[in-house]
Amino acid sequence: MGTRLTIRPPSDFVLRRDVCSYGYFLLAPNFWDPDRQSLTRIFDLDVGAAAVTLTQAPVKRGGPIAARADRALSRAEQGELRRQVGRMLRLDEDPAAFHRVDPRWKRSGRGRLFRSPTFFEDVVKTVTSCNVTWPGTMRMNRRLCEMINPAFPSPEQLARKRPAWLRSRCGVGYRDVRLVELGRLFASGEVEAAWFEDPDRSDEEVDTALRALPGVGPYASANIMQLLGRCSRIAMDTEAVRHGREALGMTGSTRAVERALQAHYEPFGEHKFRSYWFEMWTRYEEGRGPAWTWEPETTGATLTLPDKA
DNA sequence: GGTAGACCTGGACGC
DNA sequence: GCGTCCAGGTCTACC
Repeated sequence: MGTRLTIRPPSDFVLRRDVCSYGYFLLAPNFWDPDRQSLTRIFDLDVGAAAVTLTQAPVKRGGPIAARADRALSRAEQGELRRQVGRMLRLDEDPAAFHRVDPRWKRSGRGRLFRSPTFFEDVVKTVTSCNVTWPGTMRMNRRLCEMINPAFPSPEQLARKRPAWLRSRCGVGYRDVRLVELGRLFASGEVEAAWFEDPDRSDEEVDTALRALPGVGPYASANIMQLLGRCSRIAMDTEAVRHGREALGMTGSTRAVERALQAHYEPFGEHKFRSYWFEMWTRYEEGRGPAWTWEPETTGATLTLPDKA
C-alpha cells in the first residue's frame, strides 16, 4: 500500500499550467500524462526510489495537490518528497511581482517555470540541451535514466562512470567528459548547490561560478540562472534569435538580433527571462495546442522544430 | 576581445 | 543502403 500525501499549494497554483510551462516537463524521468493530467516521476528518497504521481482535481487555482507514491514512505521521506516537489513546482514563488512588471500574464496566471527536484539535475539537463536538437536532449535524458538511475543519475553515479561508457550507452557524445566532471565536482563538494541557491549572492557572482563549470557557457549559465529563480538574463540560443526574427520582426546578423533582444526585454528588469519565455511558449502552444495536451513522444518532441508543428 | 574550427549525434536529402 | 550536409552551444587556439 503506497502513501498518499496532500500538498497545499499557493492559492494561484494550477498543476497543468505550472508543470507544462518549461520543456523539462518532457524530459525523463518526468512523465506528463495528457489524458490523466498528471505528472509521474521516480524520486530518490532516504530509503530508496519511489514512483510518485501528482494530480490536482478538480483543476482549479490553489486546489490541493494529491501525491500518490507506489510504496509506503517514512515520515522523513514524506518531508523529503514535499521538499523536492516544492522545488520542481516552485511552490514558494509568488508570480505577483512578475505580473506587476508584465501584466500580459496576469489573467492566465503564468509565472512559474517548471524545474527539477535538484540543482544538479537542472545543470545536467541544461548541458544535455546544448548543441543538440530537442529530440536529442530527450534521448540523452531518457538513456541516462534507463542506463544509470531511473530517478536520474546522482553526482556520485555520474562521477563513477567512464566517459566512453557514458558516450556509448547514453549517446551524450563529446559531453561525456564534461558530465563525469560535473558529477565529480558535485560529489566531492567542490560545487555546492546551497552556494548557488543563496539569494544573497549577486547575479554576477552566480554567473561567473556557473561559467566555470564544464559544459556551461553563456547560454547554459543564463538558463541555469532562471532555473535558480534569477530571471534577469535571456538565455541566448538559436530559439531566442528565431523568436526575435519571427515574432518580433528583428533583422540583421545574429549578433544584431541578440543585441536587439537584450534591449527589447530590458524594461522587464528582473523578470526578462519570464517575459521572453512566455511569449515564446505561447507561440509554441498556438501551433500545437495547450502544452498540457502534448503527448511527450510526438507533439512534445517537436519543440524547436516549428516547421514540423 | 573577437573569431575560426573542432567537437558528436541523428535527421534530411540525394543518389 | 550509403554518403553528405546540417543544426545545435562550448571550448580552445590564435590573432
